[in-house]
Amino acid sequence: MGRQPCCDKLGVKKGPWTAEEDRKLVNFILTHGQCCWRAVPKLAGLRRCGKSCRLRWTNYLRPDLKRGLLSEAEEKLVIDLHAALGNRWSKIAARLPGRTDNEIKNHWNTHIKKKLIRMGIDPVTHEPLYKDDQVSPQDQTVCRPDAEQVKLDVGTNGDFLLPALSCENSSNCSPTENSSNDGCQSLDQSNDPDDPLMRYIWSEAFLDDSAWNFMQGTSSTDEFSICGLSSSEDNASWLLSCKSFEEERFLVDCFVGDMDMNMLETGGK
DNA sequence: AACTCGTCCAACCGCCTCTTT
DNA sequence: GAAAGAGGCGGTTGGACGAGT
Repeated sequence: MGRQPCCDKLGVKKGPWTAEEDRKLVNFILTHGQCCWRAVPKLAGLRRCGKSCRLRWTNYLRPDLKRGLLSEAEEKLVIDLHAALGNRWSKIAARLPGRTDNEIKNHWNTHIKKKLIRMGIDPVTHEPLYKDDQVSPQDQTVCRPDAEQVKLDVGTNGDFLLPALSCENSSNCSPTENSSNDGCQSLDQSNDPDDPLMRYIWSEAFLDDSAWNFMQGTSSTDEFSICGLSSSEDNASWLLSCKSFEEERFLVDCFVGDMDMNMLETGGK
């Protein structure tokens, strides 16, 4: 059975995105905000499916994304959250600022899963694989997933409310401390300046004037367009106007910096 | 140098959920 | 309440790349 395709498949381009396509998408979203994804390809002049545009933006082009491997603190949080939530990657990603569900899912499948198996832990149930549970002391220091470690509160919308990963927590992870693991890089990896594509995409030459004004914070009208807000709204109201935790996190990352996300949960709504 | 194999991750597919009419 | 459509989600794939032989 299945649903109708989200777009006309005829003439729709697939495969890797080019720098030119990225430029069009970034310019469009920064100047018009995230509106109807179905309409984005047409309005932005892209021969792509709307879903493809959304995926490209959320997983790669968003300005608040971190790059590189997950830190040990992030990895531990992913394991704890997975023990509590299972394969609900978007819920897990919502608790890791700058990380996408796709990225976490990939990291789980390529790194964490194997690490847990090496530790003698079933990555699905988070129970010991073997009754004897022979785990080396070295491995035990990494993380012992335990669903009871994570206290769950249920929000008004039925979602779990879990503690957000704080910056201080993450900064405890130094390269030397993690030399025995799969690698732990500096946390401050947003839009890695060494990535030629990202450098190009976010360069002044790449973005058109209005988009660049947005990034420079000099535009009085465009700053809040990503959430469809007017610039006259004060900080409190634009936070409250956000439709989702994702939007809140995005705005905070962009404009506020290290604001404690827990405040948003307890006081924002 | 050439080939094979394994790993990584961006992107796609199809189903689910939510919203609108 | 039902139907339709759009966005969101999780599973999977396939190409790029590096390591090993």
